[in-house]
Amino acid sequence: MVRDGNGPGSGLGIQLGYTATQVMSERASIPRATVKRLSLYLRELELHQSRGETTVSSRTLGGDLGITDAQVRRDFGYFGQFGQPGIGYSVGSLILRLKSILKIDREWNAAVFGVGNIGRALLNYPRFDSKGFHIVAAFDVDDSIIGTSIGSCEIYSAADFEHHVSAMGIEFGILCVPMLAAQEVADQMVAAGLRGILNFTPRRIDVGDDVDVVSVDFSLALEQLAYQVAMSNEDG
Amino acid sequence: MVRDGNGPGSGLGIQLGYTATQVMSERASIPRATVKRLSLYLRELELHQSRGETTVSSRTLGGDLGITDAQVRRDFGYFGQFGQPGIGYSVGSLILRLKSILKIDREWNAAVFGVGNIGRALLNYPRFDSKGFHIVAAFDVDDSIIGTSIGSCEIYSAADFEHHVSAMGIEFGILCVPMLAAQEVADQMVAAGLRGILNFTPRRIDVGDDVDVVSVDFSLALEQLAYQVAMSNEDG
DNA sequence: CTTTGTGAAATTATTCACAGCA
DNA sequence: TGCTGTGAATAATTTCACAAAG
Repeated sequence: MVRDGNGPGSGLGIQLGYTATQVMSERASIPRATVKRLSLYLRELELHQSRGETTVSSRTLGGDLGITDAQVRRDFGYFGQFGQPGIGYSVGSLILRLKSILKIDREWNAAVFGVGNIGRALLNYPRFDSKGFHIVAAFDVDDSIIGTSIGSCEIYSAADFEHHVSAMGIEFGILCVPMLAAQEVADQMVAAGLRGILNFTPRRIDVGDDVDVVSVDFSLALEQLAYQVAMSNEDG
Repeated sequence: MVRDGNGPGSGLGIQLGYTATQVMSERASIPRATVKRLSLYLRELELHQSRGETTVSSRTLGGDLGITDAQVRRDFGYFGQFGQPGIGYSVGSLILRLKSILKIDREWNAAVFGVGNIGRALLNYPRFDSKGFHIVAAFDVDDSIIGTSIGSCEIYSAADFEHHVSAMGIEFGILCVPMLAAQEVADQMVAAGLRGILNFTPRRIDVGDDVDVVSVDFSLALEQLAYQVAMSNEDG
């Protein structure tokens, strides 16, 4: 982002310990690696909360996740001071803070695009709703299922999903169409004004800068597992 | 051994007071960050191959994935020299090499544990088979589905899966049981001698050092998406 | 005692930049 | 020209280690 150009006449004060490139925003942003862990912390903290525990230490939380206590403290340090020395962190307030950071202290409306095996499974996945992600509609091209419902969710024709997206305030699309239709449907989703796409197809999809994509590829996960297993064989 | 693709070598806290001598391992191992990209390269290369292209440059491949060409070359550099200056990389031989590295130049047998919505969807997921991951059995506790088949895959009673695991040479387990049963079933999977677990439950599972786990958590993915979308809102 | 918060160090990952080859 | 392969530089991330606080 900020590139230390070192132009011809820049004449940076090299003798100083500080680099001269602190022109950007002052609120330090949270490192990507940390953000990926925040969801894991949250999931674990809710487990502690369900067991009635009110405080937790960085060592405990780190042990749960297989990371060091220092890592946990460093991560939390990016967004303030919460812990009490000698005690640990308050489970309840940490949960609230994490939800606020992750922007899940609100509700999000989502829709499933493509009601095949995976789409159907996700429509029946109760965890989304309890996490504040409400699947309020599903879309497909198959006339034989259009008009039917899965749970409390009606399946609409893909032809007119643009109307439903705005009418229902749908912000996320969950892409479960066949691989070959992925890009085409993604284009339509973008055109309809969706802000984020959760992509379950094994295809990278191209979207503009206004839309975010997170992909879940089952085969990729299995490949990583195969590699890990094979490596453990060699090492141990 | 490695857990969840998170954190460093997740093992016990080996605390060396001093790192006086730096004993380097003979064969340099491939960085974790690189391994995670290898699957992506492979997926993209197969796309190029299906279009009849025989060579591809690091710039093209990087552009596909949104990373720099230098990154691509550095990644490939970890396991030899393949490219031809002025030309690029041979798509075919690069695919073969990546499959060999990822240990998917062979077949793996897997079984689904828990035939609910997600388990059923995965049993019908054709991509696993074409990638060399063969789901050869499914297990459940529901008497009403035991004995039936999904596709070419029979559903057996969870009670005697240990026998089937060894008889069928099953190495991977795909864990799709309800959250509360996750750890218990995982324990049984480990006891049955499985080498790897693909965990679709929203619970961290504890396994010994002999078993690897890769987790897929749909809610976690949505949370990451929510964060990204909200951040894009602020920044731009 | 335990635990947090954080500079400093260490490690890991990415990018730059260019020699050398086709 | 277009491209790879790779040292060197830079950036990002993790760990160490310890003062301060409950």
